[in-house]
Amino acid sequence: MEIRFYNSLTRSDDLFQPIDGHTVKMYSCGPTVYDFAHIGNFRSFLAADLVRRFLEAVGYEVWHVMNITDVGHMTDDSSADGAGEDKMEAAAKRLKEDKKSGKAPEGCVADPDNPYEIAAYYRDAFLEDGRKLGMKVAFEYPQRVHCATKFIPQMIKLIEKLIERGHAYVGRDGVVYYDVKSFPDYGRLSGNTLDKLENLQEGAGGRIDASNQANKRNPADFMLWKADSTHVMKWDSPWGAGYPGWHIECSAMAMEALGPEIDIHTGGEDLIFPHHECEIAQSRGGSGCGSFARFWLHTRFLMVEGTKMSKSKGNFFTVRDVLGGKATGTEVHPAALRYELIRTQFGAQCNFTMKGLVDSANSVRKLSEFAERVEAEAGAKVVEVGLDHPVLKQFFAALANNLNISEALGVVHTWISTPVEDPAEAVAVLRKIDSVLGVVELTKSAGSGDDDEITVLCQAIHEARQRRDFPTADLHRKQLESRGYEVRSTAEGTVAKRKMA
RNA sequence: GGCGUCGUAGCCAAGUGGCUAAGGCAGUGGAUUGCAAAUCCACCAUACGUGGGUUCAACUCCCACCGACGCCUCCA
Repeated sequence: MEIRFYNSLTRSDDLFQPIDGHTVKMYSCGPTVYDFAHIGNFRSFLAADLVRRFLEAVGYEVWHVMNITDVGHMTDDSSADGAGEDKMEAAAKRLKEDKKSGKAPEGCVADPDNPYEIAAYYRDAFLEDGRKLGMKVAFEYPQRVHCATKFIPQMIKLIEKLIERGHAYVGRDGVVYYDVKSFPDYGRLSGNTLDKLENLQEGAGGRIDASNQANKRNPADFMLWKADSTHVMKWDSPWGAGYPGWHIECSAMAMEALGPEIDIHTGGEDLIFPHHECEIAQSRGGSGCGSFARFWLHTRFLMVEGTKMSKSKGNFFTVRDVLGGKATGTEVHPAALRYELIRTQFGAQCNFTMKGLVDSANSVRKLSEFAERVEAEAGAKVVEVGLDHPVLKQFFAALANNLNISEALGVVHTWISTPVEDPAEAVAVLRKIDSVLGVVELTKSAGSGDDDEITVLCQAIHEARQRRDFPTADLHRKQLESRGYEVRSTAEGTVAKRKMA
């Protein structure tokens, strides 16, 4: 199978082959844990999840590593470059207020002034959200989700190596900087090449402070280590106790966990510059390799109802918001949210809408009911299917074409509405498909959630219909519907299922 | 101001110079149903952001413009 992915580095659909032929080494930039992850974050993480699931389904072994930034970075590259508030400090403030007003969950963070506690709290929340949404790296390989604070020695080692190899230097202010001039390929990914960065000072905001620039050789040089004894999160280093720059953690982690050269690197489109640009410079500068990640897969941002997601517009949703019903007014099944977030190709802007969520819920329901049906019909019969099965062939061919999920879903929808000849074969095909989509498995793990009252009402509807007492049947149906259930009556009986969105 | 991505129906999307512009979702009509839901059948872009140009021929190539999005400061 010929697999092609759009590669940001070459700006073309490149033929994919793992470097060693069988094991795909994949790294994803994960979240910074100072708040709950929002649906935009997860759109990106689930895109990576889809890539890894697809590659596994077609036979590759995938080592997928994700980082969690649990360091409270100062927002500035060095103090003079910016005036923003540290995200961790902002989180502390917010948590304190939430605690005072009783909005914070019971015992969520004992000491809001402790950044380690804040980070741990949101890290756990992120992993929980990830598990709910079927993110494989979260529920199957948590040992491959690494926190930046666990890689400080590796970062220091890499910085030392960069200095040794002439890619980094200690500035007049004692801060360790990367010397971008020492890396001619700087700018290849983003287009912000060295000749263009010469004019950095002329930038729109004029944000580069001259006094700060005096400490560096080049305005574009970025920080690797900053000594700061006042910083709460600080570690000893050859350059004084302090904290690492923002970009170094990913280079150190990818190198340690996957080696100097990896197959795929994913992240949001916002990370292209400076983060990924700097990451390439650090990794290649440290390893001396001619390449770091072969493929750069960037996910485009998610919009909500056609506009940017922002707190001020009131259309900013965390995963928890959506699942809890804050977006739609009704609780949303994680499978429906997963489907909604993966249904648009990762490189295209996706539009999150309430209608789309309902559509997604419908699709998931269709799929899970199809699964139930063929599983029941198949009974104990088990059939093996290969990727040469006509349905799977089409499904995977679509995905092999830059993960064209629209076409792949089209294949699935068409297939499940054609008569099933061999239920056991259908079970096997669906399992394979869902090993990528990961939505049917989520509907199964959640359990039915039916209580006795629902069963009683369904029985009452059935009996009322049998004696042709339709007003009573309709009344009960309305009761169930108002409680968020979909009701379906046939001659054999009435069943109610919780709506998924 | 600089760098980058992108504009095909309500939504996603195929299409990379040439038959009447794939497919899925949604929608509409019908069958079915006490009514619904589900299911099944049928229908659903003379048109590819706009305006030029190249060509026998353009959604596909070139130019300009318009618009959307991301980055240049932490950010999926």
